[in-house]
Amino acid sequence: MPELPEVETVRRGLEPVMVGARLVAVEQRRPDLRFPFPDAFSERLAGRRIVALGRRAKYLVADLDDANVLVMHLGMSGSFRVESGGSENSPAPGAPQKNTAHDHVVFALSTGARIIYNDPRRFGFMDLVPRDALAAHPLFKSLGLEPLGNELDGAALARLFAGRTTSLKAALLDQTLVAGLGNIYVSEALHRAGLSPRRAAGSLARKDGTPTERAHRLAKTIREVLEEAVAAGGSSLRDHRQTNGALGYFQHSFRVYDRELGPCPTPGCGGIIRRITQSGRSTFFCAACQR
DNA sequence: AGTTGCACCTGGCTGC
DNA sequence: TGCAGCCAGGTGCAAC
Repeated sequence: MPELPEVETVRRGLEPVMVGARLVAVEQRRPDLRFPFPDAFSERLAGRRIVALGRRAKYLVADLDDANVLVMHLGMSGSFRVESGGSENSPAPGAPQKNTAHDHVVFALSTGARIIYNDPRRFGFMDLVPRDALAAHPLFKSLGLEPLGNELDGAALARLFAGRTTSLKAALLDQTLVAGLGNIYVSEALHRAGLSPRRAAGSLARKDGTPTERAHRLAKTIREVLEEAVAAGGSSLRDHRQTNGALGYFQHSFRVYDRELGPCPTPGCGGIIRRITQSGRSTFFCAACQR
């Protein structure tokens, strides 16, 4: 399900529920997701207060009051839902009926709320690490630029992509370069920038490593599409929802993703959206206006 | 070192 | 209705 905008939407949904609350009990219903849970996972969490809930790339990072952090990744199909313990126990309009078949972790909070992690495909995972060891964590140490941070601009893209023969599509999916884009938003950002997903990533840098006009354009559209998607509450395809059950609505703003054979939305273009496969994943683009 | 393809897992949809 | 085949928002890892 989740690329950066969906993870950020989840973070914003969980933050007011989790931060300041204490974990009364954590029920871990299976030994592993994509990876085994850390030893004594539930026991180490029980009694801890959640001090902050942050995000790095597609990871959620919950700061605990014992100087550890709970790291959570949603994989392809992970989601959280909140069951309020308060008197007004009403889910958002349109909230889905509960599918509890793949509820793997249940966090019971001191406020009475429960947060349930559901993940049919189990590509997600959780880990518990000392906060000061997070940057050196195997899954964090090689993460690339945070695309909504200040570091991402044309110069940074050119520096990262210089000399690379791989496609722009593959380079943008590489989390060690820019961390947070996934299959949807790469297609969307490239279309907005008018760049072919098949173009060599290295072509965004001049010989001396300085950024081309295209590099500046791409940096701008990456930021734009992610910001717009976050503002829309992410995209709801298949089962992804916000933590209160509400649907995100950015999928209605997709210009190319999942729009094979549809008209190119670029004014005056007249092209047709095509679907191709790159590194085993679908890419959607318009060959007429994306060069 | 950079690049590519496979593997992990379940469920939903399509077409026979 | 049943079932095989394909596809899905991610990413670690082996192999070239």
